Formats: sequence, structure tokens, C-alpha cells
Amino acid sequence: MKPGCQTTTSNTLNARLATGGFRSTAQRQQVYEILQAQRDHPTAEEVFIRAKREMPDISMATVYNCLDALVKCHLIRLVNLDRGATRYCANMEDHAHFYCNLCGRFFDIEPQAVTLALPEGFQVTHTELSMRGSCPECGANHK
Amino acid sequence: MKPGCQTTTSNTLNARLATGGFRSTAQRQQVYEILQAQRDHPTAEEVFIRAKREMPDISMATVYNCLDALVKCHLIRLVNLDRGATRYCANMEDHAHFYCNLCGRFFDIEPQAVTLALPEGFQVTHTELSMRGSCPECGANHK
DNA sequence: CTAGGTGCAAAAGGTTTGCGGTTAA
DNA sequence: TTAACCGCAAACCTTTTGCACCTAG
Repeated sequence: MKPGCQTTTSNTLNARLATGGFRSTAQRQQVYEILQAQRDHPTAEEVFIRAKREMPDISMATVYNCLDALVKCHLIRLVNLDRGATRYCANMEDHAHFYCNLCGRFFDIEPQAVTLALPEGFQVTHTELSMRGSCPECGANHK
Repeated sequence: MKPGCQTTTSNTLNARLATGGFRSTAQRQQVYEILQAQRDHPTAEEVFIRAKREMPDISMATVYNCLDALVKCHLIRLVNLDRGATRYCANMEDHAHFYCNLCGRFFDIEPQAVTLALPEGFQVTHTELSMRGSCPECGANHK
């Protein structure tokens, strides 16, 4: 491993990968750093473009492989909306997603208190709450 | 229009289509009926297969066209989970979706009370809450 | 060393689009 | 009558797969 990689973040990352039975590779670190650095919920393609800046030979197949490994280790999560490409999010805190129809940006919204009468016997492992509408900026401009 | 089509449901459907600026066609009625009849959240492909039984010449392009029209009229909604194909749901009541990882079925779950600290200025037009885990049957079998 | 990961290229899904003919309003 | 819709086929975009080479553990 290159010097300078032993940050708290990469230690956590490497430990988590190991626990999940995955190897720690430069590509996985790169993909994870991209999602940590810019929390705009990029698509796989957007992650690929950003990764190429640091790692010109990386391939889309590898990006998908890395994203899948990170998802399985619970280091990132998927965000789906409508029929578009899946997006990825490194914020693992309990939160909801808000998509602005006007500017197309995604916002992380504070912890949701979801209370619903879940019939007995249903065991929930993952939850995804997404909303769409207009964000404060666009709502003001659109008046 | 064929006799027997003047049910309450199709009247509502036709009125809604008209309000949305869409024509009422046999294909749209067929697609809507399919989603009303079997509430298992089929994909576009599955809707296509079911529609073909009654309407052998219908095409995928038409199925997508119908689904889009129905979504725009708020008669059906999209259900997204992971990277798979988008699914469609004719239940417009406020509810959540639960996907069973073991049997692969989707369940409609009773009205959610979602309480979250939405920052001022966010205007929500659509909400989607989906969960995954194990359903009562599978949970019992899997023990 | 060797199982697992990488890059490449091709294939597989899923969805959209263009076009000539058809139909609801 | 005519704009909207249909079926067909091709295009498009996203994701997956197969394979030869490489590398973390």
C-alpha cells in the first residue's frame, strides 16, 4: 500500500472490506473516496468519470465491481428514482432523499421517524425513503 | 368502445385520462385493468406478457406509452428497488412497499406515518418508501 | 502461490425513438 | 379532419459477463 493511505477512513474501509471477505484494492479506495468527497449521489457513470481523473485506466466493469463490494459491506447505499440510472450515496446515517424536479439535485434529509403498522412477522433489513418536489431555491425562483 | 366497458372503473379511468390530456384507448384500459386486477407490482415486461393474452398485437412501446400516461394521470405509480426493472403499482393510497429477499414478492404495507424534520422551503409532491427483509412466511420457513 | 480483482470487449437487459399507418374526439 | 396513438424495428443507455492478465494476502 502507498504511503499516505493509512488514514482513519481508509483503515475503516479496509477493515470493513476484509470483514466482508473482500480484498482492499486501490480502485475500491478510489471509488469510496469519490463518494465520500462529493455527496451529490452520482451515477456509476459519474463515479467512473471522476475516478478516471486519478486513475485513467479504470474501467466501468471495475467501477460496478467496487460499488457492489462497497454496498455489500454496508459502506455505501443505492438510491433509485424513476427509471433513471441508479445512484450511490456514502451517507449511511438514517436519512431520506429528496430530489428537486426543477434543478435535478439530490438532498439528504435529516433522520426520518417512520412509524407504520408493519404486520407481525415482517423483518426489515433495509429502508429507502425518497421524495420529490421542489427545493427551497427553486421554489423561490419559480414563483 | 366495446359494450361492457362502461364500468365505474373505466369511467374514472377515461375521465382521468381526458383531464390529463390523453386519449382513452383500448390499450390503456387493458394496461390499467391488468394493474388493478393483480396487485403484484409487475414490471413493464410482465404487463406486456399479460396484455398479450387479451391483445396479441400489443407492443412493448405501447405498454411503456400506456404506463407513462397512467403515471402522469396519477392512476398508477412507479416502484423502484435496486438496479432491477421498474415496477408498477395501481394502489394510489398512501402506503409503503416491502420486498421479501427470500421469495421475491412485493407487499403493500399500511399507511406510513412519516415524520421528518423537512427543512423549510421543501415542497414534496411524491413520496416513495420501500423496505426489504423477510416476509412472515419466509421468515418462518427460514428458521 | 492462488483466489480474487482488473481491464477490455462483447452481450444482455431495459427503455426510448423514428416512422408509416390507424383512430379517438 | 387531424393530432394523438399504435405496432414495428432499430437505437440507446445501463449493467452484466467472459476471459486473459495481474496482485493482495
